[in-house]
Amino acid sequence: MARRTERPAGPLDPRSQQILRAIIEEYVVTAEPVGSQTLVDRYGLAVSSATVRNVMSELEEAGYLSHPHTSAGRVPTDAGYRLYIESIAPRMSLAPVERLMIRHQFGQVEFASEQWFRLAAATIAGTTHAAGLATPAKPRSCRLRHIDLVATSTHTASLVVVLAEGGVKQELIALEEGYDQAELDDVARLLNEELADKSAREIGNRLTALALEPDAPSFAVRVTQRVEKMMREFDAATVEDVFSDGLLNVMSEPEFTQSEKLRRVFAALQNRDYLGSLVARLATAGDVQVLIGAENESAEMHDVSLVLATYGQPGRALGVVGVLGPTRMAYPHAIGTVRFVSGLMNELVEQMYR
Amino acid sequence: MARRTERPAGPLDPRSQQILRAIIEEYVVTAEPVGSQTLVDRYGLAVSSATVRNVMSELEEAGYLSHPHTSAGRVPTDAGYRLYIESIAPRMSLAPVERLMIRHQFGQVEFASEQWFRLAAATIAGTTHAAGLATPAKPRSCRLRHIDLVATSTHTASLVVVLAEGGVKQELIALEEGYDQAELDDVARLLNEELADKSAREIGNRLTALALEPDAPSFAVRVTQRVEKMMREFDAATVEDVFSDGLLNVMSEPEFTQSEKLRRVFAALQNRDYLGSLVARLATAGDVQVLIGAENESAEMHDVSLVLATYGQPGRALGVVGVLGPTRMAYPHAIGTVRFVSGLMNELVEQMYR
DNA sequence: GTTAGCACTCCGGCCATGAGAGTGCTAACC
DNA sequence: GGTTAGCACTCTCATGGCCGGAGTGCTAAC
Repeated sequence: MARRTERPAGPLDPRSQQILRAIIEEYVVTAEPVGSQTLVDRYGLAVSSATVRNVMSELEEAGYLSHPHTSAGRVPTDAGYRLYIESIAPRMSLAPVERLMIRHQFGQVEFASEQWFRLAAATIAGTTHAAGLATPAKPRSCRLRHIDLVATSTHTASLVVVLAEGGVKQELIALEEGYDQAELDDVARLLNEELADKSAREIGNRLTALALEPDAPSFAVRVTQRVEKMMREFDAATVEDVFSDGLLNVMSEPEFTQSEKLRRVFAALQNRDYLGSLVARLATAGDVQVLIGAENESAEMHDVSLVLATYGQPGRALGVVGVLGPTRMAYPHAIGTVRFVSGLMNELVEQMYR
Repeated sequence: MARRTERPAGPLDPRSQQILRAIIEEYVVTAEPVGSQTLVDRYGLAVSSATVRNVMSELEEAGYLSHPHTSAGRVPTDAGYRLYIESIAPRMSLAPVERLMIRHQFGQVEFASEQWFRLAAATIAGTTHAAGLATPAKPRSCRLRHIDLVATSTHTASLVVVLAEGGVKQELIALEEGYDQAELDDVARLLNEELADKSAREIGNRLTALALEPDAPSFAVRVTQRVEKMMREFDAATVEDVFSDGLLNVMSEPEFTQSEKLRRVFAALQNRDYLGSLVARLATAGDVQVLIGAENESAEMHDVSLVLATYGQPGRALGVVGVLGPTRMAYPHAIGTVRFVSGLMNELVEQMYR
């Protein structure tokens, strides 16, 4: 994804790259503007601080660095991070110890789908010290396998919808006429025969057909409507649920210790549609995607970065795992982690849908 | 629940009560220590500031107020809030407008159980400007209604467990020997005949019996084990899930703008056991319960207060709704809100289980 | 018992100060 | 021409003194 940088700016010479890299890596650790002297001292550069200063001011000119104020050190811009990730950063794969630890954690957990996503989010949060995100792999469209109606009182029943893809949904439904469980069973049996293995659209068609038969039993029609609605909504959502962990890690980063900004970020995350639209965009991209600060479309996200990857197969079921952190983030490590975890999730999904 | 205050301290004379009340109500609004002059000015006391000072120092002596430093105003202690709630505060019932608004919101939402709890938490958060909590009403024990096995790949199936109480659980289960869907249907049918309407304990008994029959089909046994485990865990938990909303409201209170304390509070809330143990204790109490600061047993909660109420019937299904906020909280309003919402939830549960 | 008066205390804002960090420029150097 | 030493300049941040204000606690008078 070719992002626009401040200016076209031809490729950087190796020394400038080295310095930019050093600045970013220093800044990621200290969260303080980086000065020329520090750089020379700690990164074994073969030039003097004065030269570094010259290079820095070129880099600033080119839009990769900025200056909180005169006589402060340099800070990377979004464009600086972008360049770093794209052509300077070491291509990091996760350290074997970390791989092992993560695999181990995944081995511990029950073979139960929801837990995976909680775990994925928690693992990512733990290894990156930022927030971890994970969404379940959602099949692109669903078919009905089976419904069940369970009376919970004289006036309500629980409507359970089991999908052929293995998912399950539950809602309550009102009973006007005091159906008893036996009658509910009859209705369920009838509908299961009619609707099994049908898609939301097919059930919708059936409903329009039914509308022409005025003497169809009204309760069965109502149940069918509800089922159709539940399935339609399931199909429409690109993201079924968002698990997140370690939002507090981000909260305690120095740039966020007391800011309203983060509130908005949290609020945006609650909204499934936001991640949903991202998933849609990511679906086509192959590898890990990084969205830095203002590269994010929604304004709430301008102060944070996202490192995301999808897992699953585009045609079938698709989910996302990722990291949310300050723009000042250890990108190589985050990218390595996300790549590894998404690979792991891929394996799991493959097992599940093969 | 008779909480211990700093000292036995006989009942306060009306004037002292009036002053304590004024201090608390002023402090709740301003979050600043309250001085004697302010009190006289704003609360129309018929005495001079000097007299107020005398009373204040008595109240401090009695443990109801404290002093950040000499020459600062007074701040209520936990004991002060406790006394206020117990015998001074106006018995607040929610304003009709607010009742209406809340009822309206509940009217909007689909007849779907999970949404209720999200809504309850959100509503409480919205009206109190603190964090809202809600847990689903969990039946004390469950019986199996029905299981369903859906193949999702050649090696995995989704095991769906529908409970007679209307709930539903889903997990994945591994298939070693390449069962196909027809075979899964057979297993499900068999088990449904055997296990329908049984409790976790009864299924457990059946399992120990099965252990003596070495030639029972192993997959069916494995499914039974999983079902038993799922049901047992369901029974063991007092709280199934915790919905919370508006934690960020609390975060932006002046006493928490940048504190580690809140992180710990959040972490404690994630832990279902914590609220679970509270529910168990609350189950016996009738009305709204208030836990102020250090009255909370766990140390993380020493800086916040909880206003909680259960809903549902102790014998059947029980849930909690509540407010979490700073100890400096508008208790009467919070109590009114929680009382009203828990009443509302009671109605809903009654509809559901009558 | 209440109140006016007053000394005292402590906080918080304000300002000046100085150290420190870091830049940007210039002139010398290789 | 690129690199470097040197130096003036700028800006931040921590420090300390100062002062005003808020509020108390005490005493003496009402």
